[in-house]
This record gives sequence, structure tokens and C-alpha cells, in this order.
Amino acid sequence: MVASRGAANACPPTDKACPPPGDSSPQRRRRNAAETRQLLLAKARWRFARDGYAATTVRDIADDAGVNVALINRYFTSKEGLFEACLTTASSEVRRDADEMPSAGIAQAIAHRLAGANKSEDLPDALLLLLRSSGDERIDGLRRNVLQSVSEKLARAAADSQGNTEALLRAQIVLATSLGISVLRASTGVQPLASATAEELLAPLTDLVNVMLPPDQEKPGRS
Amino acid sequence: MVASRGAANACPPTDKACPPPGDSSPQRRRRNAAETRQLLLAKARWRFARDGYAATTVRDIADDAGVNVALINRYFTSKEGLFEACLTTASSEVRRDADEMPSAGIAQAIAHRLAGANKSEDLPDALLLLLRSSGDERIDGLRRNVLQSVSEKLARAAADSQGNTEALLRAQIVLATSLGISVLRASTGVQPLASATAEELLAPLTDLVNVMLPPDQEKPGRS
DNA sequence: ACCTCAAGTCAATGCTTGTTTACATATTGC
DNA sequence: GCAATATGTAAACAAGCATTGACTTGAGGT
Repeated sequence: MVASRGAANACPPTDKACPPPGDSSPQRRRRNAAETRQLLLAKARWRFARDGYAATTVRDIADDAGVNVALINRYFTSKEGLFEACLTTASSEVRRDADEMPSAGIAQAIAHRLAGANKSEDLPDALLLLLRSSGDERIDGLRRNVLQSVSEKLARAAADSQGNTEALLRAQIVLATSLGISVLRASTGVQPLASATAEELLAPLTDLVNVMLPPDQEKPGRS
Repeated sequence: MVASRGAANACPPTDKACPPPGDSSPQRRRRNAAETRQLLLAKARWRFARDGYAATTVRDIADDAGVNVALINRYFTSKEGLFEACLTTASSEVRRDADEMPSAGIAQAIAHRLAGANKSEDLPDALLLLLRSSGDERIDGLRRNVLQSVSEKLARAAADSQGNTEALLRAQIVLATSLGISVLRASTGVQPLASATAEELLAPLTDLVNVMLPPDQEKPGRS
């Protein structure tokens, strides 16, 4: 708390001893630009999603990747460039996922994505990234665009007719639920939500999606 | 983007020209410890909730309050102490609000809180603060405790019988929805959610609460 | 085998940050 | 009014930050 003299910052936001997953790269050629670029991207994405932009230092990312800090500036020109690259890849993942969203079984898809039970497992990180800001206006615009179009796709996937404003609002509330669950799971250990499996999430989310994104035109009964 | 040489940080996370509300304090005695302490607390809470812990500088807060930076350390001993003070006040507000939650009309209460249409208006900030971390384990424990107990209260307010695990999970999902809506409204301008009024939020939230926190024992029908 | 250039490292550099020390000034009890 | 003290200010400190240019080192073509 009170360092003897002029302690600038005594808060490691994430335990250094908790590195991003997938640390064991079996055979990695010692010098391969494309490979280390991808590695930096993956580690950065994990840190940014978990700790936010400001709390993440480029040295942390470089250490996670096991390379020198200067490579970040070489491959991405700046910390902000790296963040933008992370956001771009995450955005396309989320967009693709929203495109593949089936009209039936939306809740199941969401549950599996949130629990990270899917093949990729890093989709929760992609969602979290959409809530992190670097402070740059242009990059924040990207975030807003993704969220907007995903919510529109979600609204259309349910009731594919008119661009009803309330349908869009409801879709954004479902999106807010997904984001909120991601945040709660990642940054607070609230139980039982934090360690709920996809199967356990499925039942509540099914009810939620059914009532918020009604496949038929008429609203559900409101007691 | 690329400052000529050794530019450390070129990212103002929040526009300096967008100061916290309630800037006009009509008559303020020039020297009043309790008053400036409260002022610092209010401005800090706004910044922390909006930009997060790491992206907020003590100089920003002091400038918002119109006082010298050193006063933060005088009254709160450190930046982290100030953050903890913010979190403590916000926690008690959220706890009190959860206590006053009526068994009927939960959705209405949530909608009004989220839209900031209530008297206090700063409850969305209190919710956002519960998602912000300084990296300190002890303070993060406070956050977790509040979220846990609020979700338990929420679960009991709906179905006040058994401490069913699934009921708790559902309550935490409702909490996640509230937090997600707060974040989306505060940090991304996604429309129509960002500028939805309490009245517009009411209908969807009523459906959501009715299905997620069933007042009766039997589950709603799942198609 | 060697030469070359990409891939990676090292050691500053200047800036920002949180914090503190020394100083100024208003307020209050007498 | 006058000291005593609470309240606020200014300047400086040390550490950490992102960034950069000059350097080493390894892989691949000839």
C-alpha cells in the first residue's frame, strides 16, 4: 500500500504466474516472422480482453510471448496498433459467428460460446475485447460498428421480418446479457455463474432467448 | 499516432472536455475538508466507472474537482485508497437498492435504475464500478461479495423459498444483463439501447424478469 | 563455406505516473 | 487582532511506461 518512497504503481492487474493458455508450442522455428506475429497477437488479445488496454503493458505481452518488446513496434507500429489488430480479428470472429447463428437454437449457440466449450474457446475473449477501449475515437468506432451489426443480425435471426425498433432493442439486451455474463465470468468469481458449464447455462438462456427474441410475431404474455 | 520521439502515452481515454456532471456547485466555502473530500470522491467515482482504474489518472480526478493532486493522497492516502472508498460507497448504494427491491415490479425498478431516471442518477455508475478492478486482491474481494449478495437477494426477492442453485444462477444472469446494459450504454453508443428511456426498457425487461425470476414455482414452458 | 538480409535483442530516451516534501494561505479559538 | 492549525498549493522525486535506433544472430540462397 505505502511503498517507502515514490512507488509509482504497485498493482499487477493479472497475476504474472497466470499466463495465457496454449503455452506449449511443440516445435517452433526460432525465427519466423509470421509465427511470432500471430503469437504476439494471441497473447495480446488475451491480456487486453482480461485486463483492459491501459492496465496491459507491452512488456507483459512480450514476456508472455517470450520475445523482445521491440518486436511489438516492429510488427504493429505501436501498442495501439496491436490493440487495433486484436480488435479486428476478434470482430471478424464475432461477425462470422453471428452470421452462422441458426434461426433455431440461438440459446444453445450462445451458451456454448459463453462457456468456451466450442472448438476455438477464445470467443469469450473476443466478446470481452468489444468492451475494452483504448481511448482512440476511430478504434472505438470499430467496436460500435461490430456491436451494432451483430445486434441487427441477432434481431433478424429471430424475427426475420421488419426492422422493428423494439426487436432491435431486445436483441441488444440479449447481447448485453452475453457480454455481462462474459465479464462476470472473467473478472469476478461469482458463483455459480463463474463456473457454470454450457449445459447449465442452456436452460436459463433458452428461456431468455425465447422470450426476448420471439420467433413468432406476437409478444409473449406479460403478467 | 507516431510521436516524433519516445512518446509514452498519447491516449486520453475520456475527453477532458467532458467533465462529470453536477459541475456547478453554487456556493462552496473555499476551505472545507469534508466538502472537498466528497467532491473528490464523486469525481473519482465517475472517472473510475467510466474509464476504469488504470486509465484514470489522479491528476484527471484532481482537475475535475478543481483541487491539487496532493489532496488525494492527503485524504485517501493513495490512488488505490480512493478507489476503495469509491467502491465502498457504491457498494452500499447497490446493497441498499437491492434490499428495497420489491417482490413485484422488479423489472420496473431495474429499468428505472438503469436509465438513471431515478433521483440519484448515479446508480449506473455504481453498477459499473462493480466491474472495475484495481488489481488488488482484497478490493476485488469486496466486489465479489457485493455481487454475490446482491444476486442472492435478487433470487430471494423473486422466489423466496429454497436456496435453489438454478434460481441463483438465473438471478446472476439477470444481474449480468443489468451490468451489460450499463456497460453498453456508458461505453459504446449502440442504438437504440444507448438512448433508450426507462419506459422503453420496461417492456423487454419485464418479459425478461418474468421468465428468469419466476414468481411461481413451476418453470415457464420451453419450446 | 560464406555472404546477406530478415528476425530478434539491447540499451538508451523522453514522457507520464503516483507520491512526497516543503511552502503558502485561509479559518478558527482566544 | 494574533497566533495556531487546518486546508490547499507548487515543485520535485523515483519508477514505470512506450518507443526507437544501433547492434547481434541466425536461416537460406548461391
